[in-house]
Amino acid sequence: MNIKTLSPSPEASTQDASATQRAYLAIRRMIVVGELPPGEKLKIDSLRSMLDTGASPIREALSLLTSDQLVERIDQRGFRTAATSLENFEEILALRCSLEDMALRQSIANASEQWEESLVLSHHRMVRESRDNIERFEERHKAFHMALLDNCGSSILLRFCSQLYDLNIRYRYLAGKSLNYQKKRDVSKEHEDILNAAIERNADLASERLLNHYRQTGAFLTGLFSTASEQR
Amino acid sequence: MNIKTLSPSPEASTQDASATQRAYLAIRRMIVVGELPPGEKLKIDSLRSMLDTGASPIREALSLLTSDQLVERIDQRGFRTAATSLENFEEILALRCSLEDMALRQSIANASEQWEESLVLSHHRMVRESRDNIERFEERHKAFHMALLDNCGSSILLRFCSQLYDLNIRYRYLAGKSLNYQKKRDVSKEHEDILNAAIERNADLASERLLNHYRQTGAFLTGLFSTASEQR
DNA sequence: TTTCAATAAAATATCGATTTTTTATATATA
DNA sequence: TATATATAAAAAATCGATATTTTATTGAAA
Repeated sequence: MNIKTLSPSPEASTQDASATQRAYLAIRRMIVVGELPPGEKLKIDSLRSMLDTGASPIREALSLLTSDQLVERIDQRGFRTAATSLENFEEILALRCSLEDMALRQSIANASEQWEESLVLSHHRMVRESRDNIERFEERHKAFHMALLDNCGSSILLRFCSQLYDLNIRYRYLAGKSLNYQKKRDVSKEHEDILNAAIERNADLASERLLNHYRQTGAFLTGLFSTASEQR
Repeated sequence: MNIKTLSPSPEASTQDASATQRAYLAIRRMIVVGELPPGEKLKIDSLRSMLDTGASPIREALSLLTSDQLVERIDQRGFRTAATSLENFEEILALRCSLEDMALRQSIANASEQWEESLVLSHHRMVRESRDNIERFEERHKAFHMALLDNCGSSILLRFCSQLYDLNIRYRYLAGKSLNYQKKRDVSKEHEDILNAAIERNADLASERLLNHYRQTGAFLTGLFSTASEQR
């Protein structure tokens, strides 16, 4: 089988795409990573000069981000990055668990050899990337998790899951350095276990492992978040 | 209790909103209602003159509609209305059933007197509107269905449900006149039964009735759609 | 004929300037 | 001192023109 057809390489972005597309990806990255903090006013002009482009691409990009729920738009009053809160985080986590459970089970129900192989491949790519470049790793990490769901047969559901993933990962970045904790937990092992359960087509086990994986990180972040809020 | 605080009146739109907002609502309406058929190229210039506004508001509106999945954007190649297909319809229906089931159960779990009252009110408004102006009725119809879910406590889930509702209703409009069938089925009765089960806080019954309500219309539309496709 | 390349037309995407709206500041009034 | 009102500054929203890209057309070569 041709690897190329199995899954497109993660590159191929930002090259000669439209200014709107570039702006979209750049701003999105900045929000997810936390370079643009939650609740921050997004001034067209600042972004315009920052990304060295016109107002139209910026505005279009922000409009797109609005539906990703990473940006809030107030008519006539501009844009700002979405606020964060403990409640919001918990809402995202809970919904994510429900939807990913659903998608994973459907994926496994539709399991095929090709899907299996794409899982192994995306897992491998994630493992190989590890450690040095965190953003790059997160990209592969997402790719692996999405690959688990990719076979569910509903592109809309996938889209929702992808959105929720990004909303969630934003909180991980916000927690930032504290995440050294992650090393105590053996996350790699958890990934392997999920992968194996999926390949064995054991939906209950795979789902259980996946949700535990999320909930553990979730509980930790929740703790962080509430202590952080109390400090103010 | 003050009615005003219970639920905002459905009006208050399109007045002195921004050109973008007006364009968004107008184009969205045209797509949902079918005035802009599925798969149709959306030329900026046509829309510009049609809505008597500049290119920027149009483009922003289309960007927003992209994430509603009512419009597809092909980078550098413009926008078109989302295509329709039997598979797409069934995907929407299935996902809608899953998510609304989830939301309705949570709504009922969180049931409160105020929620109960908002249900009764939105139901009443729908019943009063009936028959003459179809678009107006559909607005109320959506309001009622969303009111059922509104108490679920997750604004993101609500948003997803709302999106799916619009995607679905589009198919109802496409089916068009054939919907006289709806009169044979006693839809009003179905609505009442759902309302009553919700008010009695019987989650299983309410959910069962709600999903049946959707699936019956769904099965009918599926039939229509497949015969229509065969004719080509 | 079919295929290809060059050109012309159309449409998208982008820019820079202008208008409108909001927000901040200063001034007057109760 | 607090409240309201007028003014100035800043920012958002919009427009019209230009640049870029895609799509359609034409004519030549295989």
